[in-house]
Amino acid sequence: MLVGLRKVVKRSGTRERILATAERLFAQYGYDGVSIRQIGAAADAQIALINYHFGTKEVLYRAVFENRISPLSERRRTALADALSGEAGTPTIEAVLDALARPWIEMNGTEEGRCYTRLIAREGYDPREAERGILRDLLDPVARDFIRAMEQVLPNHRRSDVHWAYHFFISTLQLVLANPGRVGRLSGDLLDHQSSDATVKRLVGFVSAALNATPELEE
Amino acid sequence: MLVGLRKVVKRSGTRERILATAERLFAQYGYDGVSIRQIGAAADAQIALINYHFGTKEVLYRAVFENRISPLSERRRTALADALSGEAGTPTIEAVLDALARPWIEMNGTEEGRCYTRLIAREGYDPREAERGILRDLLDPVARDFIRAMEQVLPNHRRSDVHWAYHFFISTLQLVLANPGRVGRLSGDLLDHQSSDATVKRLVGFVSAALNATPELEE
DNA sequence: GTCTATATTTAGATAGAC
DNA sequence: GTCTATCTAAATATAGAC
Repeated sequence: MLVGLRKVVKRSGTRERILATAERLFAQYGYDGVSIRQIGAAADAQIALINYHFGTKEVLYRAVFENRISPLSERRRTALADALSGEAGTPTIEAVLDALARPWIEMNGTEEGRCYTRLIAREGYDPREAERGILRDLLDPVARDFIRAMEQVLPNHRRSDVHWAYHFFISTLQLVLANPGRVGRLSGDLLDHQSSDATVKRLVGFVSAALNATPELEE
Repeated sequence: MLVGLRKVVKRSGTRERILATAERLFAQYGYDGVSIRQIGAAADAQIALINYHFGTKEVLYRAVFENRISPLSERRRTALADALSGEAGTPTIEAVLDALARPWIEMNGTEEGRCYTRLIAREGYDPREAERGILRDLLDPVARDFIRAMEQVLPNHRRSDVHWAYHFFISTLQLVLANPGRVGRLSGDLLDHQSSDATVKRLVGFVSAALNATPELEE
Protein backbone atom coordinates (compact mmCIF):
# COMPACT_ATOMS: atom_id res chain seq x y z
CA MET A 1 0.00 0.00 0.00
CA LEU A 2 2.74 2.40 0.89
CA VAL A 3 4.35 1.75 -2.43
CA GLY A 4 1.08 2.58 -4.13
CA LEU A 5 1.21 6.07 -2.68
CA ARG A 6 4.29 6.92 -4.66
CA LYS A 7 3.58 8.24 -8.06
CA VAL A 8 4.64 5.75 -10.67
CA VAL A 9 6.57 8.17 -12.84
CA LYS A 10 10.05 7.71 -14.08
CA ARG A 11 11.84 10.79 -12.90
CA SER A 12 13.88 11.80 -15.88
CA GLY A 13 13.23 15.49 -15.36
CA THR A 14 12.44 16.00 -19.01
CA ARG A 15 8.82 16.91 -18.38
CA GLU A 16 9.81 19.57 -15.88
CA ARG A 17 12.49 20.91 -18.19
CA ILE A 18 9.97 21.27 -21.00
CA LEU A 19 7.52 22.94 -18.65
CA ALA A 20 10.03 25.49 -17.42
CA THR A 21 11.20 26.29 -20.93
CA ALA A 22 7.64 26.60 -22.20
CA GLU A 23 6.82 29.00 -19.38
CA ARG A 24 9.69 31.25 -20.32
CA LEU A 25 9.00 31.26 -24.05
CA PHE A 26 5.21 31.52 -23.81
CA ALA A 27 5.67 34.48 -21.47
CA GLN A 28 8.01 36.25 -23.84
CA TYR A 29 6.40 35.54 -27.20
CA GLY A 30 2.84 34.49 -26.43
CA TYR A 31 1.01 31.28 -27.28
CA ASP A 32 1.06 31.89 -31.03
CA GLY A 33 4.45 33.56 -31.07
CA VAL A 34 6.43 30.48 -30.17
CA SER A 35 6.44 27.01 -31.70
CA ILE A 36 6.80 23.71 -29.92
CA ARG A 37 9.87 23.30 -32.09
CA GLN A 38 11.48 26.31 -30.46
CA ILE A 39 10.45 25.08 -27.04
CA GLY A 40 11.90 21.69 -27.80
CA ALA A 41 15.16 23.15 -29.06
CA ALA A 42 15.53 25.40 -26.02
CA ALA A 43 14.68 22.55 -23.66
CA ASP A 44 16.95 20.14 -25.51
CA ALA A 45 14.05 17.80 -26.21
CA GLN A 46 12.59 16.50 -29.44
CA ILE A 47 9.19 17.65 -30.63
CA ALA A 48 7.95 14.12 -30.34
CA LEU A 49 8.84 14.16 -26.66
CA ILE A 50 6.72 17.23 -25.99
CA ASN A 51 3.86 15.50 -27.67
CA TYR A 52 4.46 12.37 -25.67
CA HIS A 53 4.36 14.23 -22.35
CA PHE A 54 1.62 16.76 -23.02
CA GLY A 55 -0.31 15.70 -26.09
CA THR A 56 -0.86 19.04 -27.76
CA LYS A 57 0.51 22.55 -27.61
CA GLU A 58 -2.64 23.80 -25.92
CA VAL A 59 -2.42 21.23 -23.14
CA LEU A 60 1.18 22.26 -22.57
CA TYR A 61 0.10 25.89 -22.36
CA ARG A 62 -2.50 25.18 -19.74
CA ALA A 63 -0.09 22.95 -17.82
CA VAL A 64 2.29 25.91 -17.52
CA PHE A 65 -0.38 27.91 -15.71
CA GLU A 66 -1.53 25.08 -13.48
CA ASN A 67 2.03 24.42 -12.48
CA ARG A 68 2.59 27.83 -10.95
CA ILE A 69 -0.78 29.18 -9.84
CA SER A 70 -1.39 26.67 -7.07
CA PRO A 71 1.58 27.58 -4.86
CA LEU A 72 0.86 31.31 -5.29
CA SER A 73 -2.79 30.87 -4.38
CA GLU A 74 -1.77 28.85 -1.34
CA ARG A 75 0.51 31.63 -0.10
CA ARG A 76 -2.22 34.18 -0.72
CA ARG A 77 -4.83 32.19 1.16
CA THR A 78 -2.48 31.72 4.08
CA ALA A 79 -1.70 35.42 4.18
CA LEU A 80 -5.42 36.22 3.98
CA ALA A 81 -6.21 33.86 6.83
CA ASP A 82 -3.55 35.56 8.92
CA ALA A 83 -4.97 38.97 8.08
CA LEU A 84 -8.47 37.91 9.08
CA SER A 85 -7.46 35.93 12.15
CA GLY A 86 -7.64 38.99 14.30
CA GLU A 87 -4.36 38.24 15.99
CA ALA A 88 -3.24 41.78 15.23
CA GLY A 89 -6.52 43.27 16.39
CA THR A 90 -9.48 44.01 14.15
CA PRO A 91 -8.78 42.97 10.55
CA THR A 92 -8.15 45.94 8.30
CA ILE A 93 -8.52 46.56 4.59
CA GLU A 94 -4.83 47.34 4.50
CA ALA A 95 -3.98 43.88 5.81
CA VAL A 96 -6.26 42.20 3.26
CA LEU A 97 -4.77 44.12 0.34
CA ASP A 98 -1.30 43.39 1.62
CA ALA A 99 -2.09 39.67 1.65
CA LEU A 100 -3.28 39.95 -1.94
CA ALA A 101 -0.25 41.78 -3.29
CA ARG A 102 2.76 40.67 -1.30
CA PRO A 103 2.99 37.02 -2.36
CA TRP A 104 2.78 38.07 -6.00
CA ILE A 105 5.33 40.84 -5.65
CA GLU A 106 7.71 38.52 -3.86
CA MET A 107 7.30 35.88 -6.53
CA ASN A 108 8.01 38.56 -9.10
CA GLY A 109 11.48 38.89 -7.64
CA THR A 110 12.62 35.82 -9.55
CA GLU A 111 12.86 35.49 -13.31
CA GLU A 112 10.41 32.57 -13.37
CA GLY A 113 8.04 34.66 -11.31
CA ARG A 114 8.18 37.47 -13.83
CA CYS A 115 7.36 34.94 -16.55
CA TYR A 116 4.23 34.03 -14.67
CA THR A 117 3.31 37.69 -14.34
CA ARG A 118 3.63 38.23 -18.06
CA LEU A 119 1.66 35.09 -18.84
CA ILE A 120 -1.23 36.16 -16.63
CA ALA A 121 -1.25 39.66 -18.11
CA ARG A 122 -1.25 38.39 -21.68
CA GLU A 123 -3.95 35.84 -21.00
CA GLY A 124 -6.07 38.46 -19.22
CA TYR A 125 -6.15 40.70 -22.27
CA ASP A 126 -6.67 37.94 -24.81
CA PRO A 127 -10.24 38.00 -26.14
CA ARG A 128 -10.17 34.20 -26.21
CA GLU A 129 -9.51 34.13 -22.48
CA ALA A 130 -13.16 33.42 -21.71
CA GLU A 131 -13.35 30.36 -23.92
CA ARG A 132 -10.06 28.95 -22.67
CA GLY A 133 -11.20 29.52 -19.11
CA ILE A 134 -7.75 29.33 -17.54
CA LEU A 135 -8.18 32.45 -15.41
CA ARG A 136 -11.76 31.57 -14.61
CA ASP A 137 -10.78 28.12 -13.38
CA LEU A 138 -7.51 28.97 -11.65
CA LEU A 139 -7.67 32.61 -10.51
CA ASP A 140 -11.29 33.56 -10.05
CA PRO A 141 -11.80 31.42 -6.91
CA VAL A 142 -9.08 33.15 -4.92
CA ALA A 143 -10.14 36.53 -6.34
CA ARG A 144 -13.63 35.95 -4.96
CA ASP A 145 -12.16 35.03 -1.59
CA PHE A 146 -10.36 38.34 -1.43
CA ILE A 147 -13.31 40.42 -2.59
CA ARG A 148 -15.42 38.69 0.06
CA ALA A 149 -12.79 39.46 2.67
CA MET A 150 -12.73 43.10 1.60
CA GLU A 151 -16.50 43.28 1.97
CA GLN A 152 -16.17 41.64 5.35
CA VAL A 153 -13.71 44.16 6.78
CA LEU A 154 -15.68 47.06 5.24
CA PRO A 155 -19.25 46.09 6.11
CA ASN A 156 -20.50 49.66 5.93
CA HIS A 157 -19.19 50.44 2.47
CA ARG A 158 -21.21 50.09 -0.67
CA ARG A 159 -20.37 46.73 -2.23
CA SER A 160 -19.83 48.32 -5.63
CA ASP A 161 -17.18 50.60 -4.12
CA VAL A 162 -15.41 47.61 -2.67
CA HIS A 163 -15.48 45.86 -6.03
CA TRP A 164 -14.14 48.95 -7.74
CA ALA A 165 -11.36 49.08 -5.20
CA TYR A 166 -10.41 45.50 -5.93
CA HIS A 167 -10.16 46.16 -9.66
CA PHE A 168 -8.19 49.36 -9.12
CA PHE A 169 -5.76 47.54 -6.91
CA ILE A 170 -5.23 44.43 -9.01
CA SER A 171 -5.04 46.20 -12.37
CA THR A 172 -2.43 48.68 -11.19
CA LEU A 173 -0.45 45.94 -9.48
CA GLN A 174 -0.47 44.01 -12.72
CA LEU A 175 0.61 47.02 -14.75
CA VAL A 176 3.54 47.75 -12.47
CA LEU A 177 4.68 44.13 -12.36
CA ALA A 178 4.07 43.16 -15.97
CA ASN A 179 5.13 46.33 -17.76
CA PRO A 180 7.65 48.19 -15.63
CA GLY A 181 9.17 49.43 -18.87
CA ARG A 182 6.25 51.63 -19.81
CA VAL A 183 5.73 52.86 -16.27
CA GLY A 184 9.40 53.70 -16.11
CA ARG A 185 9.33 55.55 -19.42
CA LEU A 186 6.49 57.75 -18.25
CA SER A 187 7.48 58.25 -14.64
CA GLY A 188 11.22 57.74 -14.67
CA ASP A 189 12.73 57.30 -11.27
CA LEU A 190 9.81 59.02 -9.59
CA LEU A 191 8.23 55.63 -9.04
CA ASP A 192 10.40 53.14 -7.28
CA HIS A 193 9.88 49.60 -8.52
CA GLN A 194 12.96 48.21 -6.91
CA SER A 195 11.67 48.06 -3.37
CA SER A 196 8.85 45.56 -3.12
CA ASP A 197 7.88 46.79 0.29
CA ALA A 198 7.56 50.41 -0.79
CA THR A 199 5.48 49.40 -3.81
CA VAL A 200 3.05 47.36 -1.74
CA LYS A 201 2.67 50.15 0.80
CA ARG A 202 2.06 52.75 -1.88
CA LEU A 203 -0.55 50.68 -3.68
CA VAL A 204 -2.29 49.70 -0.47
CA GLY A 205 -2.20 53.26 0.80
CA PHE A 206 -3.69 54.68 -2.36
CA VAL A 207 -6.66 52.33 -2.49
CA SER A 208 -7.25 52.51 1.25
CA ALA A 209 -7.29 56.29 1.06
CA ALA A 210 -9.88 56.23 -1.69
CA LEU A 211 -12.05 53.81 0.27
CA ASN A 212 -11.76 55.80 3.47
CA ALA A 213 -12.88 58.88 1.59
CA THR A 214 -15.90 57.00 0.22
CA PRO A 215 -19.13 57.74 2.07
CA GLU A 216 -20.21 54.80 4.16
CA LEU A 217 -23.68 53.40 4.41
CA GLU A 218 -25.69 54.15 7.52
CA GLU A 219 -25.84 51.46 10.13
CA MET B 1 -1.11 74.34 -57.54
CA LEU B 2 -4.53 73.50 -56.21
CA VAL B 3 -4.42 70.19 -58.01
CA GLY B 4 -1.10 69.44 -56.37
CA LEU B 5 -2.74 69.60 -52.97
CA ARG B 6 -4.82 66.54 -53.69
CA LYS B 7 -3.20 63.30 -52.78
CA VAL B 8 -2.37 61.33 -55.88
CA VAL B 9 -3.86 58.06 -54.72
CA LYS B 10 -6.26 55.95 -56.66
CA ARG B 11 -9.22 55.57 -54.39
CA SER B 12 -10.09 51.95 -54.75
CA GLY B 13 -10.75 51.56 -51.07
CA THR B 14 -8.83 48.32 -50.94
CA ARG B 15 -6.14 49.68 -48.69
CA GLU B 16 -8.73 50.87 -46.18
CA ARG B 17 -10.60 47.57 -46.37
CA ILE B 18 -7.42 45.67 -45.59
CA LEU B 19 -6.63 48.05 -42.77
CA ALA B 20 -10.07 47.67 -41.17
CA THR B 21 -9.99 43.89 -41.47
CA ALA B 22 -6.48 43.70 -40.08
CA GLU B 23 -7.53 45.81 -37.11
CA ARG B 24 -10.35 43.45 -36.28
CA LEU B 25 -8.32 40.26 -36.66
CA PHE B 26 -5.16 41.53 -34.94
CA ALA B 27 -7.33 42.66 -32.04
CA GLN B 28 -8.99 39.30 -31.71
CA TYR B 29 -6.10 36.93 -32.31
CA GLY B 30 -2.97 38.99 -31.81
CA TYR B 31 -0.09 39.66 -34.18
CA ASP B 32 1.12 36.07 -34.28
CA GLY B 33 -2.34 34.55 -34.04
CA VAL B 34 -3.51 35.66 -37.45
CA SER B 35 -1.89 35.26 -40.86
CA ILE B 36 -1.91 37.76 -43.67
CA ARG B 37 -3.66 35.02 -45.62
CA GLN B 38 -6.57 35.12 -43.19
CA ILE B 39 -6.63 38.90 -43.31
CA GLY B 40 -6.64 38.80 -47.09
CA ALA B 41 -9.44 36.24 -47.21
CA ALA B 42 -11.58 38.25 -44.77
CA ALA B 43 -10.91 41.48 -46.64
CA ASP B 44 -11.49 39.83 -49.99
CA ALA B 45 -8.01 40.76 -51.15
CA GLN B 46 -5.14 38.61 -52.32
CA ILE B 47 -2.04 38.19 -50.22
CA ALA B 48 -0.01 39.87 -52.92
CA LEU B 49 -2.21 42.94 -52.57
CA ILE B 50 -1.49 43.27 -48.89
CA ASN B 51 2.17 43.10 -49.67
CA TYR B 52 1.77 45.68 -52.40
CA HIS B 53 0.06 48.16 -50.10
CA PHE B 54 2.00 47.62 -46.90
CA GLY B 55 5.16 45.70 -47.69
CA THR B 56 5.32 43.40 -44.70
CA LYS B 57 3.04 42.08 -42.01
CA GLU B 58 4.79 44.18 -39.39
CA VAL B 59 4.29 47.39 -41.34
CA LEU B 60 0.61 46.54 -41.68
CA TYR B 61 0.42 45.99 -37.93
CA ARG B 62 1.91 49.36 -37.16
CA ALA B 63 -0.28 51.04 -39.77
CA VAL B 64 -3.34 49.75 -37.93
CA PHE B 65 -2.26 51.61 -34.79
CA GLU B 66 -1.28 54.79 -36.57
CA ASN B 67 -4.59 54.84 -38.35
CA ARG B 68 -6.64 55.10 -35.19
CA ILE B 69 -4.50 56.70 -32.52
CA SER B 70 -4.25 60.10 -34.15
CA PRO B 71 -7.95 61.01 -34.06
CA LEU B 72 -8.25 59.78 -30.48
CA SER B 73 -5.26 61.81 -29.37
CA GLU B 74 -6.70 64.85 -31.09
CA ARG B 75 -9.97 64.53 -29.21
CA ARG B 76 -8.10 64.02 -25.97
CA ARG B 77 -5.92 67.07 -26.49
CA THR B 78 -8.94 69.19 -27.32
CA ALA B 79 -10.75 67.99 -24.20
CA LEU B 80 -7.64 68.67 -22.13
CA ALA B 81 -7.30 72.18 -23.52
CA ASP B 82 -10.92 72.82 -22.62
CA ALA B 83 -10.37 71.50 -19.11
CA LEU B 84 -7.33 73.73 -18.61
CA SER B 85 -8.79 76.81 -20.29
CA GLY B 86 -10.35 77.98 -17.06
CA GLU B 87 -13.66 78.75 -18.70
CA ALA B 88 -15.37 76.72 -16.02
CA GLY B 89 -13.37 78.34 -13.25
CA THR B 90 -10.13 76.95 -11.85
CA PRO B 91 -9.08 73.75 -13.66
CA THR B 92 -9.66 70.65 -11.54
CA ILE B 93 -8.12 67.20 -11.43
CA GLU B 94 -11.60 65.82 -12.11
CA ALA B 95 -11.81 67.75 -15.38
CA VAL B 96 -8.36 66.56 -16.49
CA LEU B 97 -9.13 62.92 -15.77
CA ASP B 98 -12.46 63.27 -17.52
CA ALA B 99 -10.70 64.58 -20.62
CA LEU B 100 -8.38 61.57 -20.51
CA ALA B 101 -11.09 58.94 -20.19
CA ARG B 102 -14.16 60.20 -22.00
CA PRO B 103 -12.88 60.19 -25.59
CA TRP B 104 -11.66 56.63 -25.15
CA ILE B 105 -14.84 55.41 -23.51
CA GLU B 106 -16.91 56.99 -26.22
CA MET B 107 -14.79 55.45 -28.93
CA ASN B 108 -15.24 52.13 -27.16
CA GLY B 109 -18.94 52.35 -27.92
CA THR B 110 -18.33 51.14 -31.45
CA GLU B 111 -17.05 47.71 -32.44
CA GLU B 112 -14.03 49.22 -34.21
CA GLY B 113 -13.32 51.21 -31.08
CA ARG B 114 -13.32 48.06 -28.99
CA CYS B 115 -10.83 46.54 -31.44
CA TYR B 116 -8.51 49.44 -30.80
CA THR B 117 -8.91 48.96 -27.06
CA ARG B 118 -7.95 45.30 -27.31
CA LEU B 119 -5.00 46.08 -29.55
CA ILE B 120 -3.61 48.62 -27.13
CA ALA B 121 -4.06 46.27 -24.20
CA ARG B 122 -2.34 43.38 -25.94
CA GLU B 123 0.51 45.53 -27.13
CA GLY B 124 0.95 47.02 -23.67
CA TYR B 125 1.49 43.62 -22.10
CA ASP B 126 3.73 42.25 -24.83
CA PRO B 127 7.35 42.06 -23.66
CA ARG B 128 8.44 43.07 -27.17
CA GLU B 129 6.48 46.30 -26.86
CA ALA B 130 9.60 48.27 -26.01
CA GLU B 131 11.49 47.20 -29.11
CA ARG B 132 8.53 47.78 -31.42
CA GLY B 133 8.03 51.21 -29.87
CA ILE B 134 4.47 51.67 -31.08
CA LEU B 135 3.14 52.84 -27.72
CA ARG B 136 6.25 54.87 -27.06
CA ASP B 137 5.93 56.70 -30.36
CA LEU B 138 2.17 57.09 -30.52
CA LEU B 139 0.81 57.11 -26.96
CA ASP B 140 3.56 58.34 -24.66
CA PRO B 141 3.45 61.95 -25.91
CA VAL B 142 -0.19 62.48 -25.02
CA ALA B 143 0.28 60.54 -21.78
CA ARG B 144 3.01 62.97 -20.78
CA ASP B 145 0.75 65.89 -21.62
CA PHE B 146 -1.89 64.57 -19.23
CA ILE B 147 0.54 63.78 -16.44
CA ARG B 148 1.92 67.30 -16.79
CA ALA B 149 -1.59 68.71 -16.64
CA MET B 150 -2.31 66.68 -13.52
CA GLU B 151 0.82 68.07 -11.88
CA GLN B 152 -0.25 71.53 -12.96
CA VAL B 153 -3.68 71.39 -11.32
CA LEU B 154 -2.24 69.75 -8.21
CA PRO B 155 0.87 71.87 -7.60
CA ASN B 156 1.00 71.04 -3.90
CA HIS B 157 0.91 67.28 -4.26
CA ARG B 158 3.97 65.10 -4.37
CA ARG B 159 4.79 64.40 -7.99
CA SER B 160 5.12 60.68 -7.31
CA ASP B 161 1.57 60.62 -5.96
CA VAL B 162 0.32 62.28 -9.12
CA HIS B 163 2.15 59.73 -11.24
CA TRP B 164 0.70 56.89 -9.20
CA ALA B 165 -2.74 58.37 -9.69
CA TYR B 166 -2.24 58.43 -13.44
CA HIS B 167 -1.27 54.77 -13.54
CA PHE B 168 -4.14 53.77 -11.27
CA PHE B 169 -6.56 55.60 -13.47
CA ILE B 170 -5.35 54.42 -16.86
CA SER B 171 -4.77 50.78 -15.87
CA THR B 172 -8.23 50.39 -14.38
CA LEU B 173 -9.81 52.14 -17.32
CA GLN B 174 -8.02 49.75 -19.61
CA LEU B 175 -9.11 46.72 -17.61
CA VAL B 176 -12.75 47.74 -17.66
CA LEU B 177 -12.73 48.54 -21.37
CA ALA B 178 -10.57 45.69 -22.63
CA ASN B 179 -11.76 42.84 -20.44
CA PRO B 180 -15.32 43.52 -19.31
CA GLY B 181 -15.80 39.76 -19.30
CA ARG B 182 -13.54 39.12 -16.37
CA VAL B 183 -14.75 42.16 -14.46
CA GLY B 184 -18.30 40.99 -15.03
CA ARG B 185 -17.54 37.46 -13.86
CA LEU B 186 -16.11 38.74 -10.59
CA SER B 187 -18.47 41.61 -9.92
CA GLY B 188 -21.62 40.65 -11.79
CA ASP B 189 -24.07 43.47 -12.20
CA LEU B 190 -22.61 45.35 -9.25
CA LEU B 191 -20.45 47.27 -11.69
CA ASP B 192 -22.28 48.94 -14.46
CA HIS B 193 -20.33 48.98 -17.69
CA GLN B 194 -23.24 49.94 -19.85
CA SER B 195 -23.39 53.60 -18.91
CA SER B 196 -20.27 55.39 -20.10
CA ASP B 197 -21.04 58.43 -18.05
CA ALA B 198 -21.42 56.50 -14.81
CA THR B 199 -18.17 54.62 -15.46
CA VAL B 200 -16.20 57.81 -16.07
CA LYS B 201 -17.63 59.44 -12.96
CA ARG B 202 -16.85 56.43 -10.81
CA LEU B 203 -13.27 56.13 -12.02
CA VAL B 204 -12.66 59.86 -11.74
CA GLY B 205 -14.27 59.97 -8.31
CA PHE B 206 -12.18 57.11 -6.99
CA VAL B 207 -8.83 58.53 -8.04
CA SER B 208 -9.75 62.07 -7.03
CA ALA B 209 -10.75 60.83 -3.60
CA ALA B 210 -7.43 59.10 -3.15
CA LEU B 211 -5.53 62.21 -4.22
CA ASN B 212 -7.56 64.49 -2.00
CA ALA B 213 -6.80 62.22 0.93
CA THR B 214 -3.08 62.40 0.14
CA PRO B 215 -1.14 64.80 2.32
CA GLU B 216 -0.12 67.87 0.37
CA LEU B 217 3.25 69.54 0.46
CA GLU B 218 3.65 72.73 2.39
CA GLU B 219 3.58 75.92 0.41
C1' DG C 1 11.08 7.66 -22.52
C1' DT C 2 13.56 9.00 -26.35
C1' DC C 3 14.86 9.02 -30.93
C1' DT C 4 14.65 9.56 -36.47
C1' DA C 5 11.89 10.31 -40.15
C1' DT C 6 8.03 12.03 -42.28
C1' DA C 7 3.13 13.37 -43.38
C1' DT C 8 0.37 17.31 -43.96
C1' DT C 9 -0.69 22.30 -43.54
C1' DT C 10 0.29 26.69 -43.36
C1' DA C 11 3.26 30.60 -42.99
C1' DG C 12 5.42 35.16 -45.24
C1' DA C 13 6.96 36.94 -49.35
C1' DT C 14 7.67 37.59 -54.36
C1' DA C 15 7.60 37.12 -59.75
C1' DG C 16 5.41 38.38 -63.51
C1' DA C 17 1.13 38.75 -66.45
C1' DC C 18 -2.61 41.95 -67.07
C1' DG D 1 -3.88 48.00 -58.54
C1' DT D 2 -4.98 43.38 -58.93
C1' DC D 3 -4.43 38.81 -60.20
C1' DT D 4 -2.36 33.65 -60.54
C1' DA D 5 1.24 30.90 -59.52
C1' DT D 6 5.01 29.64 -56.86
C1' DC D 7 9.24 29.67 -53.80
C1' DT D 8 10.97 28.57 -49.35
C1' DA D 9 10.54 28.01 -44.77
C1' DA D 10 8.16 26.68 -40.78
C1' DA D 11 4.16 24.93 -38.40
C1' DT D 12 1.64 20.77 -35.65
C1' DA D 13 1.39 16.21 -35.26
C1' DT D 14 2.32 11.23 -35.73
C1' DA D 15 4.53 6.54 -36.99
C1' DG D 16 7.51 3.38 -35.67
C1' DA D 17 12.30 1.80 -34.26
C1' DC D 18 14.99 1.38 -30.04
